[in-house]
Amino acid sequence: MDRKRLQPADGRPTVHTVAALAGVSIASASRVLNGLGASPETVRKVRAAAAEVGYVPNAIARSLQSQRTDLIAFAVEDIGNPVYVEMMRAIEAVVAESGRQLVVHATGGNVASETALLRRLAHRYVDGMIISPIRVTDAHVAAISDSPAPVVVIGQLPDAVPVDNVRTDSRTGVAMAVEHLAAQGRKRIGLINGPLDTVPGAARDAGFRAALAAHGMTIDEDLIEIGEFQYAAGRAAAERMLSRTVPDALFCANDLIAVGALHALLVAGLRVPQDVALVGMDDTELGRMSFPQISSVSLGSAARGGMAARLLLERIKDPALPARREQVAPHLVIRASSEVAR
Amino acid sequence: MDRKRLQPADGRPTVHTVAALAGVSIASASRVLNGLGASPETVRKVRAAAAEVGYVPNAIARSLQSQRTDLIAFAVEDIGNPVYVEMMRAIEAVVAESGRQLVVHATGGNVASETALLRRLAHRYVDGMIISPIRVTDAHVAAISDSPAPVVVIGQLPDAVPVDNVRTDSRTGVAMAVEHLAAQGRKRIGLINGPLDTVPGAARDAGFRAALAAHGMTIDEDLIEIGEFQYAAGRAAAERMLSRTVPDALFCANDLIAVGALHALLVAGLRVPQDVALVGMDDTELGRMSFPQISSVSLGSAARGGMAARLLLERIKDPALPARREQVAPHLVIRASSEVAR
DNA sequence: TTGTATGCGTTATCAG
DNA sequence: CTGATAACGCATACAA
Repeated sequence: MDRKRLQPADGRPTVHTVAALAGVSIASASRVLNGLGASPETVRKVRAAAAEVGYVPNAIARSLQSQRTDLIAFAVEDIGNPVYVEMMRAIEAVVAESGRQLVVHATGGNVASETALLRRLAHRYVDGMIISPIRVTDAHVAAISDSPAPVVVIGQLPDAVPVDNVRTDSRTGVAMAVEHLAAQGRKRIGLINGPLDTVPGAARDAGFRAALAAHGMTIDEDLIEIGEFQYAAGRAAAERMLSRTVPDALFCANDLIAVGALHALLVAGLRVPQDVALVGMDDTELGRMSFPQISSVSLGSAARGGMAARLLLERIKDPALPARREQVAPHLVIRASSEVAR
Repeated sequence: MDRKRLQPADGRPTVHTVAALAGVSIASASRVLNGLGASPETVRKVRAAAAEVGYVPNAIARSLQSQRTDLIAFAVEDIGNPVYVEMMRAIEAVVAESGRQLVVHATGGNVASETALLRRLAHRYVDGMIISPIRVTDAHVAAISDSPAPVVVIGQLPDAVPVDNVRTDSRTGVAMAVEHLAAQGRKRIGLINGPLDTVPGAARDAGFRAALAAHGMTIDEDLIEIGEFQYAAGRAAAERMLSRTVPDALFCANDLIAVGALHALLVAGLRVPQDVALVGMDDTELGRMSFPQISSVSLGSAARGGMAARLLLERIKDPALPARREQVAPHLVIRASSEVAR
């Protein structure tokens, strides 16, 4: 009569094992194990039995029953970009506080991988997901909208998409950088950007041109370079620009690019900031680890991460909530790379 | 008589929904959905029904049945350390190749968090875990040994512990760095290390002292500093050393420390490598992003990560395998920070 | 080929 | 307070 086997195939104890050993029903065993009411004697017996066999609850089975996993996912394309590390830390803090665990998925930035992840999300493996896509394709929007589990997007999203969303205003951020450089008397301000078909790339390009115009400067296409949002690409882009012309200031679309550009400038024998002032974006630890330390426009990555996590937890608690749209204001952090000491 | 409800509480379709709509049994539906044999007509009907209701299998339920999740975990203390990023990329490649997914857990480096994670592992949420603990306490060893799911450790582990393990020989690595610096004619070689109660910290300390002795140099405690394995700590440690004495070469226990030390050296007006040659450890992209680029002892992080992932997959396939112990040899990568151009 | 019935390990319901 | 039993959603042995 061992319809309920006491020892499963892999030999690990289950509630049945514990209940049998304690001489009670599985219901009683389960109650004790979950800290619900039971007579002192029952509690004692079950506790002892559980300890004896080293019982550990099976989270899969529990999840099947409770319809939740207490797992939150953060999907990020490039785990090597320190800006995501900062977001992750902020998210982790909020998630851990709620008694859940954070799992990080590296997508490598390709759309297929990201949509596969969203599908996985549909499989109910996590209770919700925070995603910060660099490109937003129709496939993304469709996958996110259709997702049966809550998704919060960090970054720009078409207004019509009814999804919780935390954004910043990078155009204003770019304007701050240009304003600062112009105030330092810089006249020939260059831009090293990421791909224009990405959301941040497009925003920075537009912001840069608008900011220059606002200061009565004309756009010199020789002072604009485009590459990837990476160190090596930033360095190569700066080298290309320097082979044509030398700016007196450089705004880079993120800190990785800025560090690459710094390298190119120093190799070229230029002094930073005396010859060329440099400003990056994202205000990551990478910029603080450079020499000279790099001025950078903070887009509040930690704040956005924490906010996204809170939005997600709220939505998990109440799925009926209307889609919310939060905004984090940028601010400029001035360091040695853009300000000549007097 | 809807004992098997066609529409679960949350409205998402299940096999029952699909089967009912297709007019077949749930067994047939399940078979078609899993690509097993069925008559063309059945296949057609089930496929159509599944598409119509947008059926997505519930991975939790599937896992409860199959006793596996196809998830692999990588536990790491400091996601901000680029050496772990490199490991992660290598692990991810192998894991994805096997059709599984990688999840990353940030432990913050504290023992409680790591053992909690191992407990979670016991809960069967992932099929296996790769962990690279910086400190190895008895609690770790116990938790790892007791783990019912496969664990592979990247890093040193007591020989007696029967756990798959990928290690490197950092003592030899340190010796390579010292050898290189000595060959450059450096006489006063300093060490900036991490905590001595960590596995890597202890190994580097021992290796450094042995290497110096091997070159007939005496140990000058003024030339040894200890901090955390972090940028800020490395910078502070270097400043402390410089306030006492100036070495003509500096070996740093990892690249984060090395970059911090570089900062301190440059601020002090010292030239690298002319005045002070600098060598780091781990050979991360951080060292390549510095100016000058930092020479570094590679401990084969990518190789170790990939190897660990393969070991884990093999063990999942065959749990009866004896514990294996793989070794990756270190090698020195010389860059501008330690070699004066002629 | 197809359907019925059972189990995966847990929690929850509902009598007793 | 306790125990039998039904879900949770899926896969599969076995019978038809």
